[in-house]
Amino acid sequence: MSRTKQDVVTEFRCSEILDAARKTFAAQGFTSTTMDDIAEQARIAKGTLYLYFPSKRDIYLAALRQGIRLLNDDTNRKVAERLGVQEKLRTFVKTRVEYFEQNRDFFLIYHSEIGNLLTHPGKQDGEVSELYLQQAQMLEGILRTAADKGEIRDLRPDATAFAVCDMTRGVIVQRMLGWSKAELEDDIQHLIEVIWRGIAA
Amino acid sequence: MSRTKQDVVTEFRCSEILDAARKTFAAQGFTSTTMDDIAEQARIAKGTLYLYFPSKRDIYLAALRQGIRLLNDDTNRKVAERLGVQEKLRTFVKTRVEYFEQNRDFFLIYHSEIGNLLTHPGKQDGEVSELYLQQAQMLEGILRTAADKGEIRDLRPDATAFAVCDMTRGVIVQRMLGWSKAELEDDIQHLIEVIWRGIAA
DNA sequence: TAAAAAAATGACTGAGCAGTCATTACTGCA
DNA sequence: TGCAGTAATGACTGCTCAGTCATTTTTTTA
Repeated sequence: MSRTKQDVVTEFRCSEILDAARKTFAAQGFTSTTMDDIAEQARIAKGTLYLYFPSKRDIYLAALRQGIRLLNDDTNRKVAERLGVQEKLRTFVKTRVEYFEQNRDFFLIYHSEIGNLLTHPGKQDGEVSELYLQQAQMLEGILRTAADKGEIRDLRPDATAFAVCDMTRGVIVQRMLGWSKAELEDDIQHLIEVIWRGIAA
Repeated sequence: MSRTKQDVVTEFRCSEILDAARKTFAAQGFTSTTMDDIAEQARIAKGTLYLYFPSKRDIYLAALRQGIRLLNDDTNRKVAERLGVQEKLRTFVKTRVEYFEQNRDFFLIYHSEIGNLLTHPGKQDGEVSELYLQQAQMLEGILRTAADKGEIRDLRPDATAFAVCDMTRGVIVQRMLGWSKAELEDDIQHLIEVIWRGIAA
């Protein structure tokens, strides 16, 4: 029983720390963020961080994994609710763009971690690339089913799935940099318009 | 006259330093790269670096700008040689994917700098985002002309240009991470296939 | 060829920071 | 209330590294 309470407290602390970490890493990047910064943001002492996480890098990766998992769950759930392929596609894009607009700070970590994957291929936490691929593969499954049913053309569902993910990420970046002056709905509409005509049977 | 020789030597040294810097930054990232690392790679002493560049960040930005300029010039030249819109598009994508496959190290810097733009909007070197936008705008011009002539549909050339850039970058990332098992030509072909059907009149 | 000027060097310094651990503050139980 | 065990603290340490500058090497000039 006290075991349970213990766990609850620990979980709460961890989650507080990860929230603080995400904000701080996003604002300053991995290296410029100090453990003191995270501690201050979380309103605890630096030493306390080390009671819950063994190192700075571990906090970083934990924050990243948490964010990706939340996003993936959210996406899966919302896409599953839709019926047609096109509607699933639109929901996929919309959910992700909205999630990142709501969690700007998380997107920055997400983006910079791709750079790390590129820089040190193989050397990295495998779970992160795993999570990263999951969504593309989910989309790939949808496209493959649709292609089998003849609803869309049969052209490399894997590559098409990646293309959708890339354009989605592109929309987010353009919006964050203020390069897109259009409404969010218009950006999404344009993306779907292009991709749908591109792949429709 | 000696002024000219002076300049030649200086230019040579700078270029040697930037080459070394690009390799080192790409292999280790901005923060993990030390001035000693760059100096060693360039086979000069650390102090010498400071005779040509005022700071580490300046070396980094100079290396980045140099790389983008080379890429943009290359792209512009090759695209201008082609006639049809579709051929121009294909050449755009191909040139860029090939350039980055040849200059992997540069792509890593390029990618990570986008993260910086996102993290510190406005605070950054304006020339970098300028150069960054230039290519999308070049493409936008091509698309706009084609749309005016009725060769393609008229749907937001700006957004379409970005979409092509994003998919292109996506192809590069997938290939670098080993996620794409296809031949380079097939990846490019698929991209063009989708986008062309997506936008053709 | 020798003196002067310019270029290159690398040991050194001061600041910053990840991670430690002796001390202090809490919590719950008798 | 007092005591034992647990959680939290933050001053401290050892190390890394950007940037400096007195010294050495190379080049130019007379």
